[in-house]
Amino acid sequence: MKNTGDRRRTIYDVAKAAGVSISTASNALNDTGRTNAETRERVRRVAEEIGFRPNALARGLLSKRSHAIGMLTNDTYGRLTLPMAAGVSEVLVDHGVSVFLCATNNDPRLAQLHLEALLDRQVDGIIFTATRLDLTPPVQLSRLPIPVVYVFAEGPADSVTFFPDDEQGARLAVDHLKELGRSRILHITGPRDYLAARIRAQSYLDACGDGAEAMFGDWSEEWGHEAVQTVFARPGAKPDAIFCGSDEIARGVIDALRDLNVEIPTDVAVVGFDNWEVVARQTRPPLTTIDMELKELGHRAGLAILSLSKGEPVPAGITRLPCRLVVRQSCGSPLRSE
Amino acid sequence: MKNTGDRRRTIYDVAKAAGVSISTASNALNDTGRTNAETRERVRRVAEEIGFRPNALARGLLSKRSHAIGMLTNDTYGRLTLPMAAGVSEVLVDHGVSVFLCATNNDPRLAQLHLEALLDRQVDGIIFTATRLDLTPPVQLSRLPIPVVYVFAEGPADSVTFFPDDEQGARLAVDHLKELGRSRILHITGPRDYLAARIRAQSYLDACGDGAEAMFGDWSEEWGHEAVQTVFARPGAKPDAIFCGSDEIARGVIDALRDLNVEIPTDVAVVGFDNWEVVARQTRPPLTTIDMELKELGHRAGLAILSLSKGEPVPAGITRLPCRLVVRQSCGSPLRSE
DNA sequence: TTGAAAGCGCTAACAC
DNA sequence: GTGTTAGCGCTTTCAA
Repeated sequence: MKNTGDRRRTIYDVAKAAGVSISTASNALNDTGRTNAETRERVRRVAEEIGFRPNALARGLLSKRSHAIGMLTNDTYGRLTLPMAAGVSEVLVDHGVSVFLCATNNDPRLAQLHLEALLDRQVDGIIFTATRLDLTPPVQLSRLPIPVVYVFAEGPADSVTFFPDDEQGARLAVDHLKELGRSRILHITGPRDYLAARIRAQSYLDACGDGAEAMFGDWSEEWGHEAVQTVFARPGAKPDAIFCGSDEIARGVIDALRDLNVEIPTDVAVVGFDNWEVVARQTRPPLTTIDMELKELGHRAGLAILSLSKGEPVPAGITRLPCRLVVRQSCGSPLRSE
Repeated sequence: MKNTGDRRRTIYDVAKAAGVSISTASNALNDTGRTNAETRERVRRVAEEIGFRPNALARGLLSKRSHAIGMLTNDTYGRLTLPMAAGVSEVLVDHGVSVFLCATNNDPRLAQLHLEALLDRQVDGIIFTATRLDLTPPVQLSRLPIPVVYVFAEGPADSVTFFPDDEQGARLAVDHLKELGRSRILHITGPRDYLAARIRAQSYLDACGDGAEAMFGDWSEEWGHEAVQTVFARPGAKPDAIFCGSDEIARGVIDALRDLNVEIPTDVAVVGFDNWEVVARQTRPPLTTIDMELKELGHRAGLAILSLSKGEPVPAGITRLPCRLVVRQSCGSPLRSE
């Protein structure tokens, strides 16, 4: 007879139905202590039959581990945080860990509220995510009784932090363009006060050397458009490739180039950054770009917080996960003559 | 002396420090029972001082209410679910309710896993969200011991369900175009097997009557582009307005019109659907479109699940929340002569 | 191998 | 008004 819905089954029900004590039932279900194989089977079968599910609250109260973690995010649900959150959740669900999602909207009061709620719920750890480096963290995370993992955000010096490897990602883009025979590569990117923008730009400058130029602006299509107009209006040699700091910028760049009757990729090759499919697949031609492997980032962060919460050691410091080049048609084929 | 980090403070610590019993402490902190105003103040001050925070697990175990809910989503973290989730979280955090985010990736095994985890955690309710009507629900949600609210998804007949009012939204778009003097309005939208697409199309057909034409395709920019090419290549009268089923489609439409040297909005006015800012603000001209008020949808769903979990009645059935017209420049001004 | 009993941190009767 | 006590559902000594 299944649970008829009147009340949740407890371990007491299991014990009674199996004709054992509750401690035996507990041992049988959890493979703890010494239990006769036969009784164990019987208890388990009964538990299954009556639809017993252990109460996670009671368990957590006793074990002081809730098997839940919190994700505190700054981001107004952008495309960065959420593929990542999916990665976190995906890797943790198989370990019986659930994820509280807390959007702070960059509001310190909200952040504090969420943080307290998480602590009250005895979460085993917190993953903090931001889209940009905020000079004043929204909330004091450093002296918490539980581990914290940072993603896309800088924690204290000795904390566990994950970032995409912006430097390697930018190099991937530049190298790809060079292999295709491009030599006058321009970089159009986002605001200078974004760490990611600065790192990518520096990597680009290091790779391209003399004559390289990085133009900082917004993370917008409009800025990409505007930058191209500026560059093509002024005298001097024109670039034969443009490496963009985001796919949105790349989209603006591509549109502006078309307006100028510059052919892509024949005259100018374009590379983006993000692999935001809804943009990158829809440009004409489709955009070659850099994927930050957000899901993998989420996996790693999830595993890290899991280990930390078990007291296992995790290497501190910033781990930068490699980006991946996604080749579409905006750079032309490596086999072209020029 | 603050909590020195060795151990979490319990109500027992508070009681001892305040020189009262734990029940008095509990009463003082929760404003239950009769408590002398002076003792109450003292207890509270002490609690504050030693950094006491009640253990939500213990509370939940006793009260059988965890003050947590689960959000089960089908969506691979699209732009629909997440602004909504932000709305849910935003409205619930002030009521002390936290949100578990569970992405099922449309995988029944994952959905089942998440559902069981939520039940084990004694969540007070579940919000189920999907981006499209799946004929076979990923998991049996109907006979749960806790309330379920559906958003963007159809539950059983008597369930509490929220949708944006697609019919009204479409009418808003068409009416706006008509007021601007447009008479040959075309509709380009997504796949016919999306309920939302069908409803919007029907609303459009009802409003436009004879000669109205709804073209079904994908939710993609490409389809918008292609549809426009088809329409402008064939003989007969051309539309003077296009109402698109999504902003992405609208973007493709706008690009195709520009390729054809059709002026927007002078020759053809364009309206989108979604108000997905990253698209709608970046089209040239910026897109007039329909906002589904996703955050408000989240608020309402959050409040509904809150009421239900308290046993308060909530009107069953489908509630459709009004959409909002967002006017940008793709339709021209109402004051134009023609 | 199994069971009785204590207790995780808290709230709610019910005495006092 | 305040304290004592039982108990939420579970795990875990420790005796039997």
